[in-house]
Amino acid sequence: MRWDPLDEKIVTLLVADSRRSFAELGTEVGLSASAVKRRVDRLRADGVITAFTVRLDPAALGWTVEGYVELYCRPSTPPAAIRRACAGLAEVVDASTVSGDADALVRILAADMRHFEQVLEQIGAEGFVERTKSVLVLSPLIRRPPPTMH
Amino acid sequence: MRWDPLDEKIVTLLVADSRRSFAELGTEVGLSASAVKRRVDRLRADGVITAFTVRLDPAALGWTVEGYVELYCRPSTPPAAIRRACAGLAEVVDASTVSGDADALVRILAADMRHFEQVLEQIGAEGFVERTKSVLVLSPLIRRPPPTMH
DNA sequence: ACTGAAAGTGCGTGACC
DNA sequence: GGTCACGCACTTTCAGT
Repeated sequence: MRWDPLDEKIVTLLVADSRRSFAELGTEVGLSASAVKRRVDRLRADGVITAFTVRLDPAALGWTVEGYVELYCRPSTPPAAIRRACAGLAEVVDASTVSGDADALVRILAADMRHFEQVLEQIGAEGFVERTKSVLVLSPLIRRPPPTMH
Repeated sequence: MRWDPLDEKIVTLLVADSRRSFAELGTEVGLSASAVKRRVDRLRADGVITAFTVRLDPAALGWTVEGYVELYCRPSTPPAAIRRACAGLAEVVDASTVSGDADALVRILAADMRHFEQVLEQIGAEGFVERTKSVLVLSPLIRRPPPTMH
């Protein structure tokens, strides 16, 4: 997979604003519009850029409460079971199996505290969940995409 | 702020692919191209859509190790200090102050385990950090944008 | 192999109904 | 919200280095 400073610049610019025209990107990195398009097509084909999308503001959508839930599961619970359970809850925006005491760490968005509690109860009601431990996000400090430089 | 089922459909479609044309979005939701554009402009002005961007694959960029670090800070450490420290580390992709025993929870991407350890040392070297506790992500199960329905 | 240039199609954009 | 018209962007093809 190729990756040179021009790719890095282009990706950085696209992360900031994916609607800039190829011509505009070209003048910023010193290439023609078609050369930029070819690189973007290659970056998509290589899987570096997985999608063109929009970033949403959870608060503007009414999600005011955010929290992390540690899942302690019954012995030999398969990750697929955890994934299935989380996929069924729209409030789960992030879930991973983790090392350490807990088996999985789940990030949740809820409309309010009562809603958060309800989601917590739904997770706890899953057969494979022995107990949960949750922390609430007080204030988000940083939220950014993966860095592009090595 | 207005929010009807058509807005929800449009936002959902844009999250999946923000390069669909307004005309194409229009045929899917039953509106004309300009009507869709007006709604998208309004959603941006209202702060629901915060940016048009690209989603990157950390693994394709060489970030193979992911982990969470709990920060235990000295008494009365201001959140701004935590933010400044995290902002200086490119490997920090997410940071929030949290309730519970720890003061902050930080998500980190690293090239490999040795790199992860180095980042951990840099965080620990901050004056306000008393100790850290970290967990490694074994396998990501779910990663999705905030839900659009209420 | 990768770049730049040109051409035709389709799209974004704004004014008007 | 729909329709229309203008200008620009995207996309492909072709040729140069």
